[in-house]
Amino acid sequence: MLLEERFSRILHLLKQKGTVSVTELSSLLHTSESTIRRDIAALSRQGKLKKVYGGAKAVDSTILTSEFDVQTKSAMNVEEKTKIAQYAATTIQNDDFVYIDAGTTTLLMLDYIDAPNAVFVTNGIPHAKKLIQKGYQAYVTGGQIKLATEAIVGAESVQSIQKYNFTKCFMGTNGIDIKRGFTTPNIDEALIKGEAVRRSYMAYVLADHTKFRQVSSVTFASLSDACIITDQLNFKEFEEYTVIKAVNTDHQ
Amino acid sequence: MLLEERFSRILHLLKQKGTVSVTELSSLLHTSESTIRRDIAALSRQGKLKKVYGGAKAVDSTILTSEFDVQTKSAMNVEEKTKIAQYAATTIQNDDFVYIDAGTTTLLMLDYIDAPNAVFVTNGIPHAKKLIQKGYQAYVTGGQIKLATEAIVGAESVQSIQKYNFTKCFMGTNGIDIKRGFTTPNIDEALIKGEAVRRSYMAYVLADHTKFRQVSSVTFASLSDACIITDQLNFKEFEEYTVIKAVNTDHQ
DNA sequence: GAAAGAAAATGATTGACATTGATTGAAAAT
DNA sequence: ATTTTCAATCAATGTCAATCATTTTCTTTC
Repeated sequence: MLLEERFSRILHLLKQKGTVSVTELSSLLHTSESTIRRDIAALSRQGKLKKVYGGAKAVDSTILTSEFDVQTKSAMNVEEKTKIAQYAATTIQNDDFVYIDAGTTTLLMLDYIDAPNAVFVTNGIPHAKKLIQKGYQAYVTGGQIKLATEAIVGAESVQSIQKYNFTKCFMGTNGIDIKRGFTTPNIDEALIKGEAVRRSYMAYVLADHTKFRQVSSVTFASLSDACIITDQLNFKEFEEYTVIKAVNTDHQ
Repeated sequence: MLLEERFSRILHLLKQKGTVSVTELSSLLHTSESTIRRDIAALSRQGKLKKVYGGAKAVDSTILTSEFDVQTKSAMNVEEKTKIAQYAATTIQNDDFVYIDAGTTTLLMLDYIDAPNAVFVTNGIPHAKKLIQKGYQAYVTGGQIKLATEAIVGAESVQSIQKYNFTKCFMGTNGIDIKRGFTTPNIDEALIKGEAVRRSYMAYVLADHTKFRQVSSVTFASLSDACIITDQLNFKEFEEYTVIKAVNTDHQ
């Protein structure tokens, strides 16, 4: 059997079962354990699988599905998110210089933007692609790519937006809490989110109603730093601290 | 049997089985192994299949198309490009700080890099993703995304690498000419390529033999600025101007 | 149209190189 | 402490590109 054929069969088996042992592969592919070990080592070097004691483990490959692999997560509350995104998009005007945060909610709003001369900066790869595709002038920040979300984060990216002064920025968040403000689970993401908010004349946070009274690990801005665009506001106490636009209830 | 008939039967078999060995083809098509080898070599040069040890593998067109639109262009000279990429990868050592230019040739070389502690900066989105996935520390430059190639270009990107001092950089090129140096069709690409070469202690240009004596619109470096890694050197006069490594001919 | 010559394709051979499976002592898991 | 797994090594086998002689195909010339 050809080396390449073994490779693809090993990878195929991994995709099915998640993990597979050297012994198993050896008998399944009718070849010696030595060879299987060598194959696993080679595939591991190529990053196609993860070598573990006794066999191999599948590596979650996000290479191919470059644009929409976050769909599963974003499938929830589609309607609400869409309404939020639509409203947020209308706030962008022709002379705006806008920062768009990475994430699924902000990705949605790009479809509804109509401001041909607006200029965009974003740390989301899919966001930049989409904007360019729609004919907008769009820039990505420099820095490290986070594979799962295709966001660019880290000190490098923070630095790369420090020369800008945005008229508006649109951020996602994982939690909104009166005392802890806007929070996100990752410290690198928090850093760039925070910097973007500080460098914007107006900051908008897009969040569906499930995000209220939630706290995640790292705060990137306090409530008073940004307006919130949400679908419905169940907790009136938040209104004391910042401007909140609830797209489902107000006017229409 | 006609040459063209063998070609199509080989490709047909590949489509069915994914991989096929020289021995198998030899008995199936009633012809010598020598001929089969020659056929496979020819088809591989055309990019219709991938040559592997012991036989041939079908080209996985789905992977290529999703990763870059330049399929047609990149399909040619696959073998040569791979050899160039392989050699280039071996020059990267563990303590290197490397700039990787966007483009298909440089994307190829990432598969063969083995230097766990090397750090990478690139203006190619697929490049950054691949490097991260392989566990390397990798950064993307900031700036404007070019949709077709998923490269980041423009003044912004030039500025974002100006703080770095690379030990090595690996560049693609569209033309190599003694008087005009290394050239590329796009001025934005030329700007960042040029800056990367200037900021590197060693610069390597990866180019198959078809690039020699070609001139494109914008020069990004002169011949003496970079070593050339190529498959075969047909024009000896270039050797007067820079160091050239031809991976096919030299002491194999 | 036939003969002669040139060019291309083929098959066999060869030494160099790559892959394989078995073996071994070291390392890791239990 | 025992068993399993591992990487390194080695001999045997399989595969490779290069070369050459032979055959086939295409041109040229008469």
